[in-house]
Amino acid sequence: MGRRKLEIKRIEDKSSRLVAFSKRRTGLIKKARHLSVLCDVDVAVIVFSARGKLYEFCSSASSNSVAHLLARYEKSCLEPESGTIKGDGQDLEVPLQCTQFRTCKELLQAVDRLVEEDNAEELSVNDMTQLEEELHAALVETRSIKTQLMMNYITTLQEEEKKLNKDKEETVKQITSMEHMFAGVDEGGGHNDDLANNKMNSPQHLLTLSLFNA
Amino acid sequence: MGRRKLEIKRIEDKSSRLVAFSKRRTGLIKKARHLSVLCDVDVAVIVFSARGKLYEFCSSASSNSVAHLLARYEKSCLEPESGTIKGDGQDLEVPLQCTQFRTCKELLQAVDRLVEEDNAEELSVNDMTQLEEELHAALVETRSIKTQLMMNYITTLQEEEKKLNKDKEETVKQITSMEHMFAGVDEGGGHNDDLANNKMNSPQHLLTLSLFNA
DNA sequence: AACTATTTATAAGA
DNA sequence: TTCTTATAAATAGTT
Repeated sequence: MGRRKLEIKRIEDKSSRLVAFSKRRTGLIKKARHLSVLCDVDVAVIVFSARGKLYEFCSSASSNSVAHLLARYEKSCLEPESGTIKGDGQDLEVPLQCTQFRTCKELLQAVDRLVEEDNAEELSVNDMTQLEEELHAALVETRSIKTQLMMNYITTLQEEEKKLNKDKEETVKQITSMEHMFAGVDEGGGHNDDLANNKMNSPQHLLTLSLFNA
Repeated sequence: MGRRKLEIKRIEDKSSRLVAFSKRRTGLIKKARHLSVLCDVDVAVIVFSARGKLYEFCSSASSNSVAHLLARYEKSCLEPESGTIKGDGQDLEVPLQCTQFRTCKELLQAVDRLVEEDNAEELSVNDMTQLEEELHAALVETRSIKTQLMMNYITTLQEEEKKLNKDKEETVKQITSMEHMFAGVDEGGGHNDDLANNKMNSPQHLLTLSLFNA
């Protein structure tokens, strides 16, 4: 919307780029404000200039409002239940896990048969398109499960680490306590039952937990 | 920019408000994309509909890009100084790791432009095939980097766990030894230097290691 | 979901 | 820089 149509790609002339940045940033924030007021919704805009300067807009007026909206954003990301839509509004559907393993296997077998029997002439492009889509869905699900497994494993390891560190702390305390008793042994040793029983609580350690055989 | 001038205040008619929300939200995100492309800057837009549905845009193409920009935003809030970077910040801005991301970003932007400008007639099947291949390559690389990052993190955690378990074993030995000395203390205690010095080798523990900020 | 009359945003020029 | 102006782009109301 200027004297001539502008291709949407990086403006190479530095001066023009800076002018455009100033104008368009202002315009963007103005539009964000209009959207929030007209439609009564919450909007945040964050812009970092090439030099790292921050420009922001947030519809709610409270002091730390962007942070608030961000907290809400993160919450929204953690709850896959809420209808999250990305970009221009294409919904991503997350299928129920594992429901389709059987389907995947059958798909692969179907493909095997097709390839093997060399009867490609009998297949339409539409057939293949559908098969392609199904395979893609299977791939997406497989990838998602893989990621989930890795995340679970990481969580387990983190918990294990926490547990071990706690054990360690406890043990250091015991050693200190023991050294103290050792030093003052002639006072008479009524307390060592406590130490002997408490030696170490040994949970099953999970070094053997296998990421790859599950 | 419609049939009549619109006052900037909440649209009371629900149907009109919803239509305006859809149109203006799309427009806002489009403008955000144009700003980021034309001026080569980072932009994020977050919108929550009245019903709490999330719509987002982020200029960077990486998976958790809004979160990244938010991290940067929070950092920026903590350091009010960071308005200017010495030299031509533009080149300093891009860390080494992001070299591929840049390529991905450009790819995505190219696709956006193609889709947006509705000039599909001018494109050959070969053009689209090539674009498809490039996008696939970008996807494969992204996936590979993601997996690599997760694997690195897992390895770190495993090593950490091994170290902690070793520490623990050592400590159990020490306790046993100490108990032994404690029991037979009248034999004379020439060995406790060794114990005192060896108490625990404390490496930096990595519970704070973050998978997601890298 | 399309259309179109208008308003709004803005690229280039002064 | 800031203002102006011709033109592109967005969109309110309509169909």
